Amino acid sequence: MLQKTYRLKRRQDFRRVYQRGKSTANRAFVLCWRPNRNGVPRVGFSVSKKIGKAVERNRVRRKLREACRLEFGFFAPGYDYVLIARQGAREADVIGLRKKIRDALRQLALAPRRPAGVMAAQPARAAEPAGEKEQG
RNA sequence: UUAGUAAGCCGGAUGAACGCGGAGGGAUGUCCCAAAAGGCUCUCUCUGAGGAAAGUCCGGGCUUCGCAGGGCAAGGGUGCCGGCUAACGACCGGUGAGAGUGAUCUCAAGGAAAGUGCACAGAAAUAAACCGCCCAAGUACCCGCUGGGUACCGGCAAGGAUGUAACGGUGCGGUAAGAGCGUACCAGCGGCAGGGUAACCUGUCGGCUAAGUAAACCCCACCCGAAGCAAGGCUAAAGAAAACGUAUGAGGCUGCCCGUCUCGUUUUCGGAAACAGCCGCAGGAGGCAGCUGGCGACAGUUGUCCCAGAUAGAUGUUCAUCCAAGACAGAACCCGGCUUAUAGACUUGCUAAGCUC
RNA sequence: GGCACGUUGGAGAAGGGGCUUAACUCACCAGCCUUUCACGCUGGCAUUCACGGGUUCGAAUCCCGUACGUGUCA
Repeated sequence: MLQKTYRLKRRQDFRRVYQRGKSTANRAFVLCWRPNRNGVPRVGFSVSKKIGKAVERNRVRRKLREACRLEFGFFAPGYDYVLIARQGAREADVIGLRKKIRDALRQLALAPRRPAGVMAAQPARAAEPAGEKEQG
């Protein structure tokens, strides 16, 4: 379900997330996040030339996107996310990436400085059908 | 059979589920006051990376520089001959040189008698005497006087030493000593004859000589305007004031001359903007198959096919089966080459050695 | 995606066929000087010029290829 509506595209949007957003990191990627005004989650991917040549970068980006597609129910609406790939993403498989994305999103949800309005959005997302599929 | 060599060809396969880009169609869906168009959503069908898509090393199409002009100069490139091609530095066929037993492979392979440069060493680097060899001829002197010796004037370029390179090499003759001085072979140069479109090859005669380096400058022949799809075009938008210069001026066309075109430059204020959409953009020097011509590169012709077109940039995930267990690697305007990376699989021709008939 | 350029001790750099044993500055190390530190002086820094071929008598330098890096263009 990762259609163009839910993708982050403009350079300006990326910069806003980098400069004013919060972040968490693991071996495979850095996840940045910041509220937006659209009311839907949007995700962008950044895979630099440090990761490898064109074929390797494409593979990493596809794995990240596939993992996000399958875990899309965990992304809070009204937020922009940027996933920056790191060296560890080359060896990671999609199952591992899904787990890491879930962990990272959970960590962001428990961040102490989160505004109260976003806490309210969290249970509403759990009712989404995609989220239930993950339970099974 | 083993080893090798050359050319060509393939680059995991099949099925299922969930997803993504593009094209076309559909919907009683939705955005909009309504309709159309368009967007979004759902759905159906078709389709979706490479032999190198890579490096950007050459060539061309295309676009802009107003049109794309002339001469001279500079700069860059190519360099045996003949073809092929839209073009090329690619490719094909030959010549020469080199490597290999051979099939075969490699070569930027024009000109060094147009001129310049070439460290160190060495006597000397288009130039001749340092060491050395010789006293046959000439002059003078001496002696034991048909002769011998010494000196001078000379002769020589064989040997030594240096060097990448020393004025053809080796053998024999010849000579006072020597020398292409003569001769045999080899190498080089020139003439003539024959063959070949040509590079060149073969034969013969001649006199006997002329280092190497041009991926050093250079000379000769031929070629080249520059930039690049982030080219460029369209859609929307706003200019105003002041100062300077006013045609013997400024700017554009790489330099100069001719030719030709345009009218400017700076500052301040303000607007717009660093954000968009569409076209360019995929039917092409196209692919495949057959036939004809050619040794071949290739050309002609007939039939047939339409085969990615994104713009934060589409091929992934899960499962099953098979085998040799999957290498290098991802289109971004498009073609022709070259170069580099590459697990392996297959086909055909040829060569060498061994064995069998 | 295109275009232009670079690579020389630890760092910055000169040298563009032979005179170079590859200059110079800084850093670092050792010694001298000083009661000590700094300054100064002397010597060193195990490199062969990113890598692989070629041209040449001779290559860091010229030519070809490869690798890595930098700048720039809407």
